[in-house]
Amino acid sequence: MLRRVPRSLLTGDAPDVAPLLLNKLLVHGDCLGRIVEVEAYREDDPASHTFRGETPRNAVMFGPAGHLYVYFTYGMHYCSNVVTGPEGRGAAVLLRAVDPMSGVEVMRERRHDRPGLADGPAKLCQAFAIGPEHNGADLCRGSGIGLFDDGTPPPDGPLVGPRIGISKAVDVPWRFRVPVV
DNA sequence: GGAACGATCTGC
DNA sequence: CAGATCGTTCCC
Repeated sequence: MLRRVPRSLLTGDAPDVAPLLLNKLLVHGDCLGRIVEVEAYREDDPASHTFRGETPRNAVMFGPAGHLYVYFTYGMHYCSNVVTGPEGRGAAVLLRAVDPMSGVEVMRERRHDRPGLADGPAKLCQAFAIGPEHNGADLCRGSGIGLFDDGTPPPDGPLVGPRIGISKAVDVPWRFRVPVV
């Protein structure tokens, strides 16, 4: 039984919301997977795209919670975030890794049989076919991309550590991961 | 107008 | 461990 993740779960502070997204399900078409690693980014956070204020690129992060913020980086990759917090705040949770559950065959094709289907922020976008056309998509409503709950609670003791691939606020421990069983 | 720099991934 | 590759942002 799948229930949609309610927007109310996402309106809190990004570092608080991030661990709650662990074990939730990301669904796009026939592709479904469990979120196992995330990172929180906040407006007052030097590592966040919103640190220097609102721009056309990061506008979605300042919008209402529960929408998808998709950005392009390194000239070739897309990464996706769940917008959190009250409207106007500029915060989000980066989806870093997903455990594929359905649609594995399509994901393999989209990944061109390379190792690691969705164990990286850009890899999961490729596997789930998430692109710029999904920037701003509502994850709590509609028939496109969505966040769902299958009753599996977030882990009691998530792994917590510093975020990866950033050059500012390197020591802030806002990366959360589902412990390996 | 120009330059620097990525919330990454891959292949060597 | 360095290269790929280009949009965004910032500085002159």
